[in-house]
Amino acid sequence: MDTTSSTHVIVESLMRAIVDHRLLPGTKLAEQKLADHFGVSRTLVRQALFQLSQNRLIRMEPARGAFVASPSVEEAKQVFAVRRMLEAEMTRAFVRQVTPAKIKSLKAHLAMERKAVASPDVSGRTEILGDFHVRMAELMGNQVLADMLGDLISRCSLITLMYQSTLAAEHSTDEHVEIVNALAKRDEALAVRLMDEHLQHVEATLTFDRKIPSHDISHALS
Amino acid sequence: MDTTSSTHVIVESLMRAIVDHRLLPGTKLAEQKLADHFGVSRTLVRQALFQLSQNRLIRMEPARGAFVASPSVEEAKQVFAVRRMLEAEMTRAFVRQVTPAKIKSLKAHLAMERKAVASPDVSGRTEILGDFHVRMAELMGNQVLADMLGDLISRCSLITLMYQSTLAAEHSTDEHVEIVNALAKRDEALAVRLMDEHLQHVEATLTFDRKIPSHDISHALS
DNA sequence: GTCGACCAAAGTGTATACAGTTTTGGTTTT
DNA sequence: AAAACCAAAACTGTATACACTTTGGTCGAC
Repeated sequence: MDTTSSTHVIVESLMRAIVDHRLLPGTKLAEQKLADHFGVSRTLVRQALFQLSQNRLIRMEPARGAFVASPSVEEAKQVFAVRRMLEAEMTRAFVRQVTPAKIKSLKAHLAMERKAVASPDVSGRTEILGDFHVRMAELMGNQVLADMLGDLISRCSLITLMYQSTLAAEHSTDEHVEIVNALAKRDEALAVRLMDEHLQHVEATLTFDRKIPSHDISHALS
Repeated sequence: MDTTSSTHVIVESLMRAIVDHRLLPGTKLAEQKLADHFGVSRTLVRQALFQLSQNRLIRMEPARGAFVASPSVEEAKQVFAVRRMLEAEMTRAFVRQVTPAKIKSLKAHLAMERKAVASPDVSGRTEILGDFHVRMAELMGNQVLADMLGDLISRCSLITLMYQSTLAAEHSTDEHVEIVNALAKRDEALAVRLMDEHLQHVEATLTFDRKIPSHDISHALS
């Protein structure tokens, strides 16, 4: 991926703004305003919006424009169900091919998590916590799996930011620690169970009962 | 999804052409030629190509253009590994919530498969065989899962069409029948094992040793 | 005869123009 | 006062224009 391309810059910028909920679900993303903001033509903005719509971070309505997605409770549950399926088997497979180096790499990540959880940067924290799961996929050497989990997790981010009660991040890290311990002991059944419970806990912290106001584009992108 | 939009028509047309291997891996997809063929401007063609590149059916090289993807053996194995993970758990979950109506629906699909396998339409057959797995996901009421499997399977189609030895389709249907029987008996362990073996068989029929010529666009799109 | 420089043809990347649609705000009508 | 209507503004969808890059081939130097 060409990380210097203008389109990619716009995608990243909007994605961060959405996942950090500086742009709230339902906010309209008018092409010309974004074009002005980024100093490019509508062409590039349209490409970026198109890409984001395929990631389900925004939805596009014909002739009406693009809006930050508002995942339904139903969709949130489906996304978590898929994650549980995928990650249960991933954990199983991980135990079978675990090495000391991989455990070390995961423990390094846990150290980062501890730092992130201690800091006040909410969106950075959410990102790091999600990366734990992507890191596992990468350590298995399966980039397809890692990409797919990355997609699911970015959808989860939007969902958790819509619905998550603000506590519970420390809890996640604690559970990650337990999972890594089980992996290190090569206790397949335990690791799988812990992972499944972990994802159920994350899902359970969602409240599913708020409603959210819309927002101004220029201000949100600072 | 707006199935009447011009872009979507182009995406569908190219996707079929690629999955049916009328457009072979490596073929260059020049924007102006496609625009002329479909009678639209390059704008819409570019949108379609972008979308296909996100599905990994084509790859885009900066300033060089779009080419039909040539999935590597490595990538093929990763895609199948993810499918095995996802579908193992999906099968497990399916057994737990199976109903006579769902079994009936799957059996109806098997009837279609028998017809398709008997016919000489290779690409239609491949599509129907893949749909068996998507149908299972849909019957579980999880659209996210169904979409994700659909994506994986379209990538598999490209891979199998690159690498698959031509027999083995009847074998797939037979295995689908066995899987449905296990589901009907609610034999979780058996169903999961059969599904896993089935996917391993499909993967095993890939030969991984051919090379393939390129082709002319206009002719391939007939 | 081969290698490298140069030039034209083709192709991609981005901006702009224009047509058709939706939204908005005020005016009229009930 | 509320609802219906209509015109202007704003916006999206598509086509076109233009600059820059790659490609393929020719010509000249060695």
